Amino acid sequence: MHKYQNISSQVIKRLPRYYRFLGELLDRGFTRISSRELSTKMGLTASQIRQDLNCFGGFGQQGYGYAVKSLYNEIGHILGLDHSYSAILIGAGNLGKAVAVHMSFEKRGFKLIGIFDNDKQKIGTMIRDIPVTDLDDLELFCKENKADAAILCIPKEAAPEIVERLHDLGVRNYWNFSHFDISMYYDDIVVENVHLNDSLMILCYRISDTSEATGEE
Amino acid sequence: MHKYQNISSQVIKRLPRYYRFLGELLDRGFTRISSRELSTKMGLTASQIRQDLNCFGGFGQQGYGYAVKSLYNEIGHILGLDHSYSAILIGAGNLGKAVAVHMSFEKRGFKLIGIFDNDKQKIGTMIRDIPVTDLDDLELFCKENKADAAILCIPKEAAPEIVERLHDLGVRNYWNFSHFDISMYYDDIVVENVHLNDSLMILCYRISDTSEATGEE
DNA sequence: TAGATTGTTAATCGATTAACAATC
DNA sequence: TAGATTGTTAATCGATTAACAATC
Repeated sequence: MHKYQNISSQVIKRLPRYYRFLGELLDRGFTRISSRELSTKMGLTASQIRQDLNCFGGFGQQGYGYAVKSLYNEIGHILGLDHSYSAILIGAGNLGKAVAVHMSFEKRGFKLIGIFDNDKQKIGTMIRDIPVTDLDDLELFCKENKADAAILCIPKEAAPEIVERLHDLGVRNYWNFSHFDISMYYDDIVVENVHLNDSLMILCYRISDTSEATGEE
Repeated sequence: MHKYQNISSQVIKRLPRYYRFLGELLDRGFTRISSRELSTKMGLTASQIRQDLNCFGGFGQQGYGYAVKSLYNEIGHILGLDHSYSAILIGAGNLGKAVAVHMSFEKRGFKLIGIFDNDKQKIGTMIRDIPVTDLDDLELFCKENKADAAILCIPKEAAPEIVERLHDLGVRNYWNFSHFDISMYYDDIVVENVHLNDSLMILCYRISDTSEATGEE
């Protein structure tokens, strides 16, 4: 649908946050907002907001600012949330289950169509309204149902083999919760990583770094 | 303990990944590695690796490279993983439970000491070896047990009040899975966000952006 | 010693901020 | 029209890359 050229990944990472803030403004009944007001609410510069938005088009109006509702919709459209990419979840452990139950896939451009695990005990149980299927039947399933994306909630050790199978099946987009560095092995894929361990370690660093100020040297 | 000045957040974000790769090399029996070799393995430039490490000290040796084990330990130390910060989890829903069960807190500088929820059904149940406690008893608990950090797995709407209570109790460090922007309201705290919705939307953008190449304009 | 590779300074590149003319 | 605020160009700032002298 769209196709914006050379948008830096820093801009892209800010888009969901704009979307979130605008959604909140919308809920609170705002109809217009200037880049200046938004910048103070979000802790950014007005300049950055205008630069960011102008990567995708001129959504504002001089002397007025931005119409909250239409800007919200525009950003949703830029993000591609009006898609309905089919996604399969691999790994129905604690994390996989939480992701399946917790996320509103439909609001984010996805539809969860299958859940796989190799634990015989789990196979056949339901998560939301989706049965957990034997991982052995992955190929079978993917021949009947095209999977646009795979969500990987699997241990690092299991990842290489599973990703190879998925790649062979034509899956090119991954939401990766495992600590396997997929993108190092394939160059024709899109990967968005969620590295919880990394995130926790960064918190640890920041705590260690600030607690000094208040004490022991 | 440490206290490195003016380390850019981009460098900090790369540290856990260095740590991960070095750990893997260690497992595979490597004893030394040059910035050059590491750079090809990680998809970075050798220059960047050397620059990054030299923010914290000179861990290498000219003509030799880096000793894998000692560099691994150094980075662990820089990250502060040898700490044992006490953490409490707020919210024992799907996500909170998964985080509690899934993470190896001890390896990341933390120790989970309490889990709280306001759902009467959950109170008293055990997650790992920790009982779910009534959120009403948060103040009581925190007076007897110092909480260095809080993990927020709560709905956005519940967040403002809970964070206020935590802040009153002296909790200054947050691992935030909620979509409430804590850092906008307090300036004496450390927040590490995990925004799963944002991450999923970024994946959606990237898919939308690449799938054009292969089709519909 | 010769070869390799670091630590570090200098050059380049990209992203953020500032400024202002265009225009609603 | 006057005031406000955008879109966009120019200036600044910071991060990455290149280069090379120091040194193991």
